[in-house]
Amino acid sequence: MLYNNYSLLVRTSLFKICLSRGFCSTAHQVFDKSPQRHTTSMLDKGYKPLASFIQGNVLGKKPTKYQLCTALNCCAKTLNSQLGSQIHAKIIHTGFDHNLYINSSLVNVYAKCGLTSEALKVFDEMESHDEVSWTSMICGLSQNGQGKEALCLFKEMLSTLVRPNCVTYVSVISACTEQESVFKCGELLHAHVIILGNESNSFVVSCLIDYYSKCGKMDKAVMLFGSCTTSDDVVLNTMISAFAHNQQGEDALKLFVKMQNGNVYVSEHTLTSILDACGALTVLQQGKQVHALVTKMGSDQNTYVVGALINMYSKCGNIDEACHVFDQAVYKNNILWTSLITAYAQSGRGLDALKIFDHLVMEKRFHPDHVCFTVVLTACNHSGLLDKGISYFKKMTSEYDLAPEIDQYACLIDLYARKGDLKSAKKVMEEMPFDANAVMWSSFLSSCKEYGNVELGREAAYKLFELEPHSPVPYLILADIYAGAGLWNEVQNIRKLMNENGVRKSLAGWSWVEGDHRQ
DNA sequence: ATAGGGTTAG
Repeated sequence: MLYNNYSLLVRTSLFKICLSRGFCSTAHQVFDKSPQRHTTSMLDKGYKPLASFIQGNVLGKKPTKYQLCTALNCCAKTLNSQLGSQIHAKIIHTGFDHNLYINSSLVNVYAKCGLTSEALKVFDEMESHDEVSWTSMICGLSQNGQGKEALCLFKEMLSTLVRPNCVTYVSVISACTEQESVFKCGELLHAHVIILGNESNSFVVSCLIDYYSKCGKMDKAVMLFGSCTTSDDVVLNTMISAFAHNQQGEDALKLFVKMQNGNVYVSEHTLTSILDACGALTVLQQGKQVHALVTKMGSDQNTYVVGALINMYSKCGNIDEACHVFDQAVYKNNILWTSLITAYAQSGRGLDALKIFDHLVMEKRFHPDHVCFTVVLTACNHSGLLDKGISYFKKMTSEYDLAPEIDQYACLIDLYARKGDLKSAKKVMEEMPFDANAVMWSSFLSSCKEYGNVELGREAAYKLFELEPHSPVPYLILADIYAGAGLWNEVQNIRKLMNENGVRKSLAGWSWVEGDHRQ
């Protein structure tokens, strides 16, 4: 551990010296080759002076194209879009705006800062594209939640003479991972990757494992992991995280032990995922051991790790220890406050969770974000505070200027439906800017059954017949609803309809479960 | 002499 501290010190000093002497590019290399937990510290210490260095030396004088490129790269890393556009102006002024390297970097800066329309403007105005500039743009769209657009651009790229490479595939597969509407494209891309012989690239492997695990195809994720021989730490972390999030906590722990014995670098990503697994399994003893490792590695101020610790303790029923970990954290940001609120909500103390939220908001100590609202709305739902939940949802737009995302809409639909206001629930599903998915319709259908609403129940069931053609569940629930209303003829019809559509009533094998597409 | 894109964590 001493070595790590020493190394951090050396790296940071080297980094600072490079900056103060103006060796921008060398500083950059030191930064790039350091482990991530070191770079956080470097960013604090080094990149602020770097911004002024750029302002003084790149913007003021006549910079070379290499300097401009490095400077842009720094802007991308520090998410400094303001400096980025100043450099952009300088690029036009110095006539370097036809340079392929510089334009790719510029696309990257805007995309990293979330300004995809600016990035697209630069991209469209370029005279020619190579695989790097295509990939920068595709990746930018993917990282800004525009998976569909990323896929479209990828298709456009395929129609040119420029061929995608590993990096392109990593970007476009990531795009499929985060948007339900393009889930199905992932497997096709996997086939492309195999044909091109890129299946052993560790970046490609980790993002494919991530993809399969997130769309519910764990068997494929495990198969892919089994067939690769690498001991790359990111690949292992991805697999551990996949196990932890798919009710296979034991497999996650086993892999973690193997990882330690195999001398693979244990990072803060590893700690976070393994703590998730401990929480899911409610194994407090193992969780405490990992906590000891966190302390030993000096990771007890990493936001993600601290959040995972709070989560682990609260899932293991130890809310006091969860609070203690929270109190020990020096920087209390959104993620940590959200973790604490989740901890209370998970421990069946929904009202306390809301109290913390209200208190924080009143003191203006934090600005709640989307994830936080999901937690608050879920807490309301679980504690039966349905009206309160609805009012929190409305506050999202009226007081915090946050446009609700699909997760928060799902909560709102649930709140209305569980209250028995089925009409409002349906109205939200129709009017929200997302397509209602099978999970939403299923929970709506359950509420229809609970409140004996034949008409809306029928509508929801027929929607689900389309969305999940192999599942018998909506048929059975609709039959229940009809039976409850004494409509015995309709119950008979459902039986016929199931036969006609080839849906089997047997639940054996659970082959209809969403995400598992064995037929 | 010097430049550009990628994976895992709430």
